[in-house]
Amino acid sequence: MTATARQAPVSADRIVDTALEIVDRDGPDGLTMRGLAAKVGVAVTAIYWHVGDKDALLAAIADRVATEVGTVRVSGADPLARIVSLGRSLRRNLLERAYLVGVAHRQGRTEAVFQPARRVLVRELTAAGLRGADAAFAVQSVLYLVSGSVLTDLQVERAPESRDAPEELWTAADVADAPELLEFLAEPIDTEQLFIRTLETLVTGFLAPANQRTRRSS
Amino acid sequence: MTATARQAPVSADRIVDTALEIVDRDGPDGLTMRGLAAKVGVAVTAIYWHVGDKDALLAAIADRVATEVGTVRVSGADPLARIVSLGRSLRRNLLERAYLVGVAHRQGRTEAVFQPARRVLVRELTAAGLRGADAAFAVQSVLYLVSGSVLTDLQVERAPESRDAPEELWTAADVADAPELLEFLAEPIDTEQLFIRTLETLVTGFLAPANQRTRRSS
DNA sequence: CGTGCGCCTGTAACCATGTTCCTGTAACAT
DNA sequence: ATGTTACAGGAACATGGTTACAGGCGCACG
Repeated sequence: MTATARQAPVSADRIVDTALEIVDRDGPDGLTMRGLAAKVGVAVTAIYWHVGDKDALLAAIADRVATEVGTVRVSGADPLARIVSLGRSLRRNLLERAYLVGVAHRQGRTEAVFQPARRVLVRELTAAGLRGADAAFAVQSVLYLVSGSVLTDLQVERAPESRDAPEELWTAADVADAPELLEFLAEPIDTEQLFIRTLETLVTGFLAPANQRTRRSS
Repeated sequence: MTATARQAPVSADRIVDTALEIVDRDGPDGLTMRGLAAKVGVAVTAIYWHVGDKDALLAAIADRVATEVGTVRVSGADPLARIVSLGRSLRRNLLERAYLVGVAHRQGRTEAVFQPARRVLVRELTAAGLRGADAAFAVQSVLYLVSGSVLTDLQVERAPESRDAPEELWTAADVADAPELLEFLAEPIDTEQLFIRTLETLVTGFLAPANQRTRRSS
């Protein structure tokens, strides 16, 4: 109950704060116990005392990330616009804190990161009229899309000059039926636009009455 | 030009083969230079001589993965069925070799892994009548979905008992408008079915004439 | 036949990093 | 004073990537 106010001994919070900073800036590999201790200004053992081993530290980071990154903003009038804005918001959050999200993922806390957005998404979808299994499916589908786009775009972003030159990826034989496609495939894509359009298509499909209560098996 | 046939000195291929095995079974963290050397039956330095440092080893693994995992099978009569079967095939490949795909991803070779499937996908989409930017968008959208579903499902699979019990994830307040949703959200989802349905919805949307040549900006 | 060279392997080390053992210290209760 | 608790630090250990160095083995060349 007594606040640790003796002579400003490190707190677990301050350690995790600093760890957050390091990971956010230098990536997960930049986080070492010694480096962290040095930056906090204490001995390595202090970290073990306050937080625990590295796994506990990463778990603490994941907890923070889950609560901070998951919150989304929603705007717009019609259901489609609202859901798209939700997706964009979540996507932006994830992209901005990519390193930290990666840590949370490796800690098996991806669910927790997505949960706040999932809550909001459920509300929006039910407000749009979806019910039961349809709604449950739609929720997960949208999150599939968000995580997939984040994953893919980060990859592209981190490998600025992809080891494989785009010109060599596609040959005329690949687009025999539609030669003009070559130009579209070769040029870099506006990933934000691509994400929005995909999400619109998907949500439109889920909101269409024809698609509700329909299940096809392949 | 002389084949290294002296007394079966290790070959780079055999080293990479063994590394593949280890990663596939024990995950990336299970792959240590010493452990690999021991399993091959050779000194650590032989690996450095034949393959290079660990990064080169991982790159070699990524190369293998790209050519082995990317190949997909397509079946079905109508375009929708064919594209869905393509997606399922790719998804299954990725899920089966999850560790290795993860390595390829960290090596920045995700593009290469997806490229073979992307080729096939382009052909299917053009055969279905999509052209130009529409086709380029659709290709990437489908791959978004595949990677997102793989990523999410692996997470669920590896954390059998999610740290957060599903009962506590959802409360009645979350589904005020549709109480019966609680049951659907709480129970585990058939991810394969979910993936198929999402893909069907998405592709149907892209193939619908109304959606072609239309771009909305939010 | 010997000898040197190029290809390949092994031993032993170096270094960074996670982790722990043990000791020290200061406040506080008794 | 004494013991207890809450911390902090130094030194060490284990593991894993990496390399310097010392060869061995086959073969061309003398």
